Amino acid sequence: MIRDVEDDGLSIHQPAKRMTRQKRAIQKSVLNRCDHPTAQEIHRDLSAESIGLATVYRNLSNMVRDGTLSVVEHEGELRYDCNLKPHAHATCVECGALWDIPLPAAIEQLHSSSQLAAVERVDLTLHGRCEACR
Amino acid sequence: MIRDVEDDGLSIHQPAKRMTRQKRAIQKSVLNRCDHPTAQEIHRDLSAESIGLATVYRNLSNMVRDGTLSVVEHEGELRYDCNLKPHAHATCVECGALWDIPLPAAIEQLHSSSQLAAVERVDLTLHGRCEACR
DNA sequence: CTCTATGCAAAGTTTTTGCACTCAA
DNA sequence: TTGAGTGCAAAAACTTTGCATAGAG
Repeated sequence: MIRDVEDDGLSIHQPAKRMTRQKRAIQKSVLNRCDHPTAQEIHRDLSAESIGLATVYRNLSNMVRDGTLSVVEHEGELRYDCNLKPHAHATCVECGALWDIPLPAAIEQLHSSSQLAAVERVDLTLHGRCEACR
Repeated sequence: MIRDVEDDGLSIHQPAKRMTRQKRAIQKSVLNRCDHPTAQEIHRDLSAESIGLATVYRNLSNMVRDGTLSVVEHEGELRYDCNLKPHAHATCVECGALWDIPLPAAIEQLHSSSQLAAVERVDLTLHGRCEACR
């Protein structure tokens, strides 16, 4: 069955959404973490709930598609980030830690030299050694 | 057999390097392209030379380790880039094209708020739609 | 002649997908 | 009741690795 999305007037149609035990647990887990977990880490975190790994992957992908969650590509893995505001990342090359840092307005200057018609997203990661590892 | 690296006085030891037909072909191929090929694309490019895929992966990794080549992680793939100077990237979300753009000095401002003891590398990619795809 | 580099195939990782079944609405 | 969501296992996609052998120095 296809129906209108309830909270907008546009003619965008999509399948109705159902809330499940699994979806609730995954959302709660990922939205409560301030680190940048992978799908596998979320799955491990929920090991007591017996949820299939594919279900975790599917739900996280859906959240990204719906704009509820953002993703970062880091060392060949997809890491999820509940910070939806524009921001940059910093990572320690020694211990692998990854955290959010502010994204300066100076980035706007780049847009003109990018040869892109419009910039939709900025991915910025600083690599170095953190204080603890130095 | 272990010997000193010839052009430095430090006590860094490493295996002697040998030049091979395969290595020569791979280096020539990757250093002559201004796009950002994957290992598989380089391998395809050299299909006439009958070089094993693992050899291509190994040689490209070695070049990165030796500082002869740089890598970018893009959409879950490793893409090689013969531009060794600091620079940023722009990519089209429609056609997937990826190209180099200048990295402004303004990025330096970020270092202070990064919580890193020292910034070794900056990864910056702008995502948008290119002129051709708009 | 020695030992690095290669070829091939197998294995490893992360993520996606097909299909029958479950259960939310 | 019904089809969106799930579980499981297989597949896919990219990269690495083990081991016997070729060939550069």
